[in-house]
Amino acid sequence: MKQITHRSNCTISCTLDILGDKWTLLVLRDMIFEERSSYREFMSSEEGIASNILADRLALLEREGLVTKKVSAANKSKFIYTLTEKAIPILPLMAELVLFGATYFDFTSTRPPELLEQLRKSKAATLKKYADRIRRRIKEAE
Amino acid sequence: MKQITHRSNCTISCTLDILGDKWTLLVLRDMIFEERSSYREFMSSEEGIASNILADRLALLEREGLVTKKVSAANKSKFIYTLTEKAIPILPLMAELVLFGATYFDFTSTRPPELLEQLRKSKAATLKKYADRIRRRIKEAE
DNA sequence: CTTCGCACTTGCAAAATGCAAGCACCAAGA
DNA sequence: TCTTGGTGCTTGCATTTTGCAAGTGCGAAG
Repeated sequence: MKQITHRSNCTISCTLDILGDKWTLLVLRDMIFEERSSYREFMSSEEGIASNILADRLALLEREGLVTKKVSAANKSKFIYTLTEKAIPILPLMAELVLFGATYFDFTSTRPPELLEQLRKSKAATLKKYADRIRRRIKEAE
Repeated sequence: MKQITHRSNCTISCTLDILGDKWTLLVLRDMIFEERSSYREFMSSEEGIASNILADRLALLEREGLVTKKVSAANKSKFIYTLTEKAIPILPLMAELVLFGATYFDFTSTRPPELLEQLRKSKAATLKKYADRIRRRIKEAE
């Protein structure tokens, strides 16, 4: 896995040192909005991430403490990736990615489809809903 | 300049196709929070962007309509890069990058130093302040 | 008419990404 | 027990992107 080097002590720069690439936030998107949790599920996203890149990014997210990896109770050859409490502050950032993209581009869509409308109607309520869902999954995984 | 290909029609994915790298948002940061406007000024940021990468990213931002490039009135061998109205929706995203980084990392700092405190006190007022500043500069550049 | 500042461009090395194939492990069925 | 299939990767190699240092062109200043 690539070693993270912080180019400066600027808050924005440090954040980009972790999240500033084309794939990491897409994996987090799938975990947050689609409750995906396995390697296979991440691989199946339509953007088509390469398997070695996915392995690299999952390891990075785990090392950063944003995600935990556990053997599935039902199938010992399967791993379950779960978001951590530390990942919850990513939600407002993710929301702004959606809102920016929706104003900047035509013909894009969100998943779930109602996400954009919900964010525009009440950002706080929408963020709370997804935060609650993450916390519920953390408890279920324990 | 690299050609942008949209990997899917997902709003988040499309946004990352433009902004998802380690340098583009740093250039925008310098324009937004430090009112930098020239190649030299962008080069002088402490993260140390390579000159060819900077040229590439400025061309991309210009092509995307987020930035305009004009010859300086005072010096014909100098160019002035100015944010456009289209770039203003990036402000909330930039704010969340700051807020995430500030909770995630210790020992980071913002420029201006009071930015974090202002965002925490009143996000809306802070965003308005910077939006107004961008609009003022657009008018000045005309 | 020369030197300087400014905005790049170029050539080449290094690193990251993309792609296809292969591997190790567990589970389930014959 | 042997095989087949699901799952989560790893590996090797080609391509693309990035990083670095040096060079270029052009208007301004002396």
